[in-house]
Amino acid sequence: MRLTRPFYVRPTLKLSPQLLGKFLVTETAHRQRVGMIVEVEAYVGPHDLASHASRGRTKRTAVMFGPGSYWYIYLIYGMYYCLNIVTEAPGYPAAILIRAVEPISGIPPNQKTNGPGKLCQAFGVDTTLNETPATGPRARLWIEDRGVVISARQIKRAPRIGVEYAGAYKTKPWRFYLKDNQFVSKL
DNA sequence: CTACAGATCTAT
DNA sequence: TAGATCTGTAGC
Repeated sequence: MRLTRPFYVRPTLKLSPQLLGKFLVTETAHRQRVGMIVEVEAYVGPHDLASHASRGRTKRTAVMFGPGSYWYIYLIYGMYYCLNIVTEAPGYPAAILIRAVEPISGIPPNQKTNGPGKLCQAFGVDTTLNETPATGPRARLWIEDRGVVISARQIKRAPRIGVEYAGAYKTKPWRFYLKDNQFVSKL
């Protein structure tokens, strides 16, 4: 079943590990693409120096200040997209970056999904989906619970990737991934 | 208006 | 370890 809005309107660090083992799904006229989420990173609150929202509310970050269950998608380094699901209640900026999925169906065998830029390529994600809802019948990209149970000892925590500039926040263990999963972006 | 850094990835 | 490539944001 598709995750609904109440799932996303909750504390981000509690929600993040619960995304592991859930399924990212997109549907176009041609096909449905499915991948199991195996790695995420949390970007939490107005003081997190690694988060775009720490520079305040701008046109770009406005969606992070809104209610959970919307997509935040941006172009990075001129070439790659990053896919985030917004979390928490309105007024508190937070989102979870989906860093890697395990291919399940509809993804060409040569398409890698072990990294935020690569999984967006594999799912055809770009900024046309930015600020669109991840819930409801109109969603073109959403997350499903398919009954996979992840135990606490299968989940590993580590500092986030590529946020060396974030001062005290660079070492926060806000990256969550499945232990020993070969599709995690870095081990 | 201009400058520049960046939640990446690939090849060297 | 550097280069590709472009947009949001800040600074003047």
